[in-house]
Formats: sequence, structure tokens, C-alpha cells
Amino acid sequence: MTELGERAETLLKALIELYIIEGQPVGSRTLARHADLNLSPATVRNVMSDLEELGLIQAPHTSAGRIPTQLGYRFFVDSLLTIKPLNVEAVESIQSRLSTESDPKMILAGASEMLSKVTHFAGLILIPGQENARFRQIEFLSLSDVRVLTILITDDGRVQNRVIPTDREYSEAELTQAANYFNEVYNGSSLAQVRRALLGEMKTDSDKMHNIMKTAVTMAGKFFDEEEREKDDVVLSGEENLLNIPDLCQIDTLQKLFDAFKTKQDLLDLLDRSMRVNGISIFIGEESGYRALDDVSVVAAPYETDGSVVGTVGVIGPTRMDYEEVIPVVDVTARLLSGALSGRELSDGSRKPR
Amino acid sequence: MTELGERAETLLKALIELYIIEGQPVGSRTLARHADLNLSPATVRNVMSDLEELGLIQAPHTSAGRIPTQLGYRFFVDSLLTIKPLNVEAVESIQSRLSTESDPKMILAGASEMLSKVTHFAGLILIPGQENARFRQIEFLSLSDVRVLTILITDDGRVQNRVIPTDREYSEAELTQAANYFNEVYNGSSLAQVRRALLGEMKTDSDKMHNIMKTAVTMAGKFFDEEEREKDDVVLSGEENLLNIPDLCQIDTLQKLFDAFKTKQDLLDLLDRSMRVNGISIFIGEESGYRALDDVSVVAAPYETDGSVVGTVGVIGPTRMDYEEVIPVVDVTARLLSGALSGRELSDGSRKPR
DNA sequence: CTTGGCACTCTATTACATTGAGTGCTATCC
DNA sequence: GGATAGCACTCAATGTAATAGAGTGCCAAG
Repeated sequence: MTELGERAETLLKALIELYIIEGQPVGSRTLARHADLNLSPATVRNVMSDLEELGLIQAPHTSAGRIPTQLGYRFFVDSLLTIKPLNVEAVESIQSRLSTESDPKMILAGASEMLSKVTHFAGLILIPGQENARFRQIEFLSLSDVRVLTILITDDGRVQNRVIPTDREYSEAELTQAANYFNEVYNGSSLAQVRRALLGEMKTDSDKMHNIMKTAVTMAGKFFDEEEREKDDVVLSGEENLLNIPDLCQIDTLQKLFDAFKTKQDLLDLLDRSMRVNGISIFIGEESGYRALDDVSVVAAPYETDGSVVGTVGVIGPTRMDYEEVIPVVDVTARLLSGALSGRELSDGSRKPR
Repeated sequence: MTELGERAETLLKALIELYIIEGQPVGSRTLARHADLNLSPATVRNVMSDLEELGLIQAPHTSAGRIPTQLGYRFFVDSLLTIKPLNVEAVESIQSRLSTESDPKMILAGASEMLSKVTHFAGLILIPGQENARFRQIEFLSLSDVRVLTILITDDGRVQNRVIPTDREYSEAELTQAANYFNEVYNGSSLAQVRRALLGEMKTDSDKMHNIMKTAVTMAGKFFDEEEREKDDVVLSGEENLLNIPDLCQIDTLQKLFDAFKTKQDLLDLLDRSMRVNGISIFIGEESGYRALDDVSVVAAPYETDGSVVGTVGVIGPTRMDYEEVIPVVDVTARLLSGALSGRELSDGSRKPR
């Protein structure tokens, strides 16, 4: 990118900050008065003209002020941000919320909720996939003739259950034995390992297997059948906050957005991408590549348990959001969450956005 | 209420049906042409004037047609409805959706989803409370030093789990014994019975109790602690459909509504009320008494398992909804749901992925 | 390079006239 | 006496024109 020059950068920064606050196109006079450069509106106009040529700002119509383009926001978050000092109260309320919960699922949901509460946008979180969790216990319970309730418990305290239709009736004893067998063999393995092992078992000629083994493999095989990240791995909160954002007042924009909130697939993809990136991800408007998210921005930060990244928390709000405030909030929430999950304290280095 | 006279009723009915279709105030000329009474607009005007005096219709302003009032809708659904024949396709798709699911929770969610899909409004369901379910099994698993994962399984195939913070560390053996004790004592009792028994136990002087018993009671006591109908007992679907209803285009109306969708408390109360009533409940606009629902109507029908009412399914949509179509859809869905939950037919064993 | 001046553009607002749908009232008809 | 045609009236919606104001682009002077 062409070098901008310090003055132009200062003005661009001031313009974006003003626009974020007011939501109105910023004119040369306002900008001149607000930036501390002691320039006349005419000079400012010249600079603005340059900035427009570079595609960083644009005018809605001839005789209006300028508003940032997507590119302008991008340049802003990449190079111009001055991260605001954190609101201590907000941090404390997040911290206290995360530390009072004991159920891990609740902690995760709490992080998303607190983000929505603090930013007044929507909070979202990609919860840790099961693959890395360790197998702890499985249980098969006969419900009626041909349905078996399967319960899987992992050592992170999550419980997953599913009703599995079977081709024949199984006795209680059979199921108990099968579960015992399974629990013994796979105790302590990661779910990924269990799945791999199961796939192997199922290819083996089943005649050679012990009956109990066969039952166990059949049941669990159906349970582990399809497993990938799914819908439930993304938890949203505070979606209703987005309804009174003036920038998102168009019904069809909201409709698209809420449709995406229902499916969650796009969100899942996006958060998954951001998990693989080091540090905070920011997707501005159409950058994310999903139609439904064209008119919003997403700020997301990965969080860890025991030193490895397992998921992402973030905020989804209007493109005209206060990045200087939202980014540190998301950042610190991710850290607090990591702390709450690992049971450790918050370290206090600061992280740079990508 | 004053007797209306057949002609007035016919006209009111025609007016409401027209208004439901068009969404525009209905004038005397239109109404005269549409109703098969062969009356002149002037005559119709006289009748409309009467109807207005009775509070059944109103004019948005002097020179506009008339629209039904809340009272008008009420009279309409009480006395004037001609239920439309059911859309066979819709019924079949509902039926097939309900019968392919095997997990009871999925069946319930499916009913709500199908209602939203068929009516293009939001579907909602009050799922059966736990109180009547029978206790099947409880399990205590130690997570870390002072947290115990408690899993409760009822014989309707539902699994509930909660992480319980404890005051001291419990060994695996202790917890297993406690669970065994509990399972033996309460096997087959209803959850209501279990709760009552627990309350009694906790009042007993704990010194006299066996250690194992004490552990069991402590754990389970915390689990059963707060239990009433909660948030999760109401399942919503298709909320996003309400975003493109022209009648609900006001942002603050939607905001109120989605706030209520988040809390769910009002919905829960409403559905609970409708459960205690025989037959279909219809709440038109402000009738429900909840501010958030002032601008919408709710149509709900109770459903049963094994002959007794356990919950309610319904639809929430604009007050100007096609009651003649929605009512039978809700009705038949409730019936199909009752059927799917009780008279469990043999499913064809095909398992729907994901 | 900066700045003041100036003509120009475009939106938003206001005022005013016009149109058309629909009403209420009354006199008339069967 | 109920139904109807006729008519004056009301009111939202639409269109037109004028005006004010914010802001721009450009040029010439500092």
C-alpha cells in the first residue's frame, strides 16, 4: 500500500473515530476542528480527497461528508488503533461471572453472555470440540424394545446423550456388560482415538468378535457415527441487542443475520478459521465472505485450556463498532476464560491483533 | 353481548377475512362486492357503523376503511370461524417429521419446528415437566476436588446433568456407593416423590444416617434443589420468521418480543396457563396480559402422553394471522405429537444423520 | 504547501395543491 | 321501514416547488 503520510493517517483516524461515535458522514470543517492539527477545512478537504482516491473513505453523495469504507476500517484496525484502557468494572463483572460458575458449559455460555452484555452487541463462542476430550465413561440404557439411550461422559465434565434406534432388542445385562467392556478398553483415551479404534473394529470380521464386544461396538459405532463440529458447538447470546442498532435497521439485513444465527454453519466456519490464527481475528463487513455477515463485523479471540487453543470467543456487531473498545474486551474475556477453564490466574501481557 | 344479526355477522366475517388477506383497511365498496349479500355500499356502511359502535371494528382515520379490533378478532374466533380444510401435504410432512425422530426431545423440538415451517410464524412448545417422569438412575462422578458431576436419567429417556460444588472431596467409591443406594431406594418413583422424600431426609437429624446415605442425600439434595418449570422447558423455533412480517416491522415491537424470547418466562407462564385449559387456547394481542406479546397472537393446544396432558404446542404470530388455517394446524400437530409420544409406532429404523 | 473565497451540488425540510378512497348524512324509492 | 343513490366532506397520500444548509471542488493569492 502506498505510504500515507502522518498527517493523512491522523486525519483518517480522527474521521473514523468521529464517525464511529456519531454515525454521520464527517465533513471537512468538523474534522478540522476535531483533529488537533490546526489545519483549515480547505486543507483537510485536499487530504480527504486523497484518502478517497485510495479507497479508504467515501462520500454517500456529492455534498455530504465522508464515511470510512471497509478498506478504511481495515487500515484503521491494522495500523491506527489506540486501544482504550479497559473498563475495570466490566472486566470485574466478567471475571466474577466466569469464576462463580462451576459447570464448564456454563462458564463457556457465561463468557458469550458477558460479552454481549458489556458490548451491547451479540456474543458468540465456539466451544471446545470433543475430539481432544478424554473418554471417561459410556452407558447404554434400554428405553423401549428397539431404542437404546447412550450417554457419553468425558473428563471435562460434559455429558452427551443420544437415543439410538437398534435393529433388535437388547437386554439390560447385555448392555451393562457392553458398557463395562467399553469403559475398560477405552478408559482415558481421547475421543479421537476412540473413534479411530471403532472404525477399525467395525471393519474387522464381526464373526470373530465376542458377543459383548460386538454389542459395544455396534452401539458406540452408531453414537460416534457422525461427528464433526456441529451446530451446538456455537453458542450465541444477546442476539436481540442487534435489533436496536440503528445501522442494522433494515429488516432484510436482520433477516439474513438471524437466519445465519439459526443455521450457525457460517458462524462455525468463521470461528473455526479464527481459531487457527494466532491472536485476535477481525472480520470487517464482507471480509468474512458470508453474505449474511456482509453488514456486520466480527471480533474474535481464541482461548485455551492447559496451554492449547480449544475454541474462540467473540462479538458480532455493526461494522461501525468501537473497535478500540471491543477488541480489548474480547481479548481480556478470552484470557479470563482461559484462566477460568484451566483454573489459573490471568496473566497480564497484552496481545496484538492480527 | 348484544345480538348481532346474521347479516352483520356475515359482513364482519367477510371484513376480517379480507383484512387478514390484504392487510389493508376494508372499505364499504370492497366489502359489498366481496360479501355475497348483494347489498349496496351504502347499506354496508350502515352496518359497519353499527359494528364500530359495538367495538368490533375501527377506522384508522376518518376516510379510511375499517379494520378489526382485538374484540373483533375475539368474536371472530369464538363464533364466526369456518375452519379451513387441512393442507394434506403439510400434515404429512409434520407427521413424517415426528415419526422419524426417536429421541423424545427431538420429537418435541420437531413439533415446534414444523409448526414454524408450516405457518411461517414462530413455533413454540412447552415440554413435559420432569415431575411426572419416573426416576430411573442417578450417577455421581467426581470431576475435580470439590465438584461432582451429577447425572439424572428418567424413564422417558431424558438425561439431565449438573455440576455440583461440594464442601469436601469425595472418593470415587463413596460416590458410587451413594448412587447405588439412591438408585435402589428410589427406583421407579416419580421425581415429585423423590423430591418430597429428599426434603424429609434432609430435615432428619443427619447423625443418625448412615454415611453413604448422607452422601447420597447431600448430592441429590443439591441437584433437586431448585426445580420448577424453567427456561429450558420452552423451546422456540423459527423466531426469525417474525422479522419479515409486515405487521411487526417496528423495531421496538420486535425488540420487546425477542427480549421475551430470551427470558421465556412470560411464554412459560402463558403456555402453562393454556395447559390447564381444555382444548385450544387463543390469546389475541393484549389478551395474554404480557406487554411483549401485545402485538402478536398465540395459538396453543395441549398434547398428551398416555392420556394425560403434559405440555402445550403452539404458534406465535401477528394478530392479523389466518386463524382459520393456523388453528387446525396447531390442533392437528398437538394430536400427532400426542400420538408420536404415546402410541409409539415402529419406526422404520432409518436414522437421520446429524 | 496552505488558505480564503466562491460557485456549485445535493439533501432535507417546508409549504401547498391535487387526487382518490371512503365516510356520514339525507332525501328518495320500493 | 329498510335499502339505496346522491352529495358534501374528511383525510392520507402523492406530487411540485421553493428554500435553507451543509459540504465539496477548484482557483488564485499568501
